[in-house]
Amino acid sequence: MRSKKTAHRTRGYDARMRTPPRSELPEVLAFMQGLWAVVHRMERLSKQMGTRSGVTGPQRLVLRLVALFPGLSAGDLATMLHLHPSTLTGILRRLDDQGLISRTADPDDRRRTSMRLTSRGTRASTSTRATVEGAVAAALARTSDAHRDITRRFLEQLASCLDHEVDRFEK
Amino acid sequence: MRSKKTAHRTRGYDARMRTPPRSELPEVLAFMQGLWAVVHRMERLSKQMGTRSGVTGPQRLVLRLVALFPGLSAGDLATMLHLHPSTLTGILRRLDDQGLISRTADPDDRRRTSMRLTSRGTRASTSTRATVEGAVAAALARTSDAHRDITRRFLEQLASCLDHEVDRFEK
DNA sequence: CCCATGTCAGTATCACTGAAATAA
DNA sequence: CTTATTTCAGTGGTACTGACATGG
Repeated sequence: MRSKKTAHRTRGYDARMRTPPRSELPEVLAFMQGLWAVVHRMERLSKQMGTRSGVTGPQRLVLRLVALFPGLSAGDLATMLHLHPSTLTGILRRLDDQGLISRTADPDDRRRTSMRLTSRGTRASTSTRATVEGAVAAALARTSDAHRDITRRFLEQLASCLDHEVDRFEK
Repeated sequence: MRSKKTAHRTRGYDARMRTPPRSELPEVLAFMQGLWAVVHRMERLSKQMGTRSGVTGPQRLVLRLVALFPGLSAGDLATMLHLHPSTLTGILRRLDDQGLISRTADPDDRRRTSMRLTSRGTRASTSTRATVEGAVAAALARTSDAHRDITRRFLEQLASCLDHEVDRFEK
């Protein structure tokens, strides 16, 4: 019988029990594994935030943006976050259900919905307990400005390449 | 009436129509936006891969790993990908339904399920049309080795910070 | 009439919790 | 009996397509 260090029990399962054999992987695949590792952890933390405080990662990002730019419309948010408007509908509905935002029709253009934070929403957006933002801030704090800029440029480059790959086949 | 460059029509909607006001955002938030941009584009490309070829991003990553390490078990994959075993169950079932992998009980330990690619699975794992891997390779090709290493180290740092943030509240 | 905005219905994958079945 | 491996049932959020009501 092959031995394992830790068990999988429903409570107490820890996916980080073993180091993957990264050195044996091809260059690109090793990098992708690092990328997916970040993606999965962001989703995991987002889910945990949701069960703890009722606000997930994307939801909190919307709160932060509305806090910075009061009166933002659903379309503005969709543009900023590169999301389809119908995706925002669900996110905004969940925030509205919790009483964190108020949606009012824009008087200048009554098709638009203008978002504002309620007092509860303001509290939720300023709380930094167990947030993705907190983890990013911690990681940035341990990184030099030069390295941070290099990373940011690479992420932009990667986003652009992903866009290009999508475009090549979407027509 | 405020004018917009492009319309939102069901077909032809393009989320990239406007540049978000990144320069006005606080440092950490701007970085997060870049991070979520990558995450979201990976998911978008993954979904497009699914509708085009029937294989999503995570599914294809599993195929690639099984191609490199034949006979991997579900638990091995869960460990490598930092996923809960029950998450793998769904991914493996979809790959099995499509006839891309075969699952057989490990003779040494019949609790384990040993994964192997079928011939169709091999073809799917070597195809590079519109994949996340292709986009990552393209981005890496335009980056110096030094910058690539800096980015990789930052991603590791970030993954570690995300883990730490999760741990702080999971007990 | 045409276009823009936002929502709704329907669908799919992912990722978890908690429980169960099977095997070591 | 205890532990390990995997699957299953159920839940929820994200994100899409396509259609629609409403307003400019």
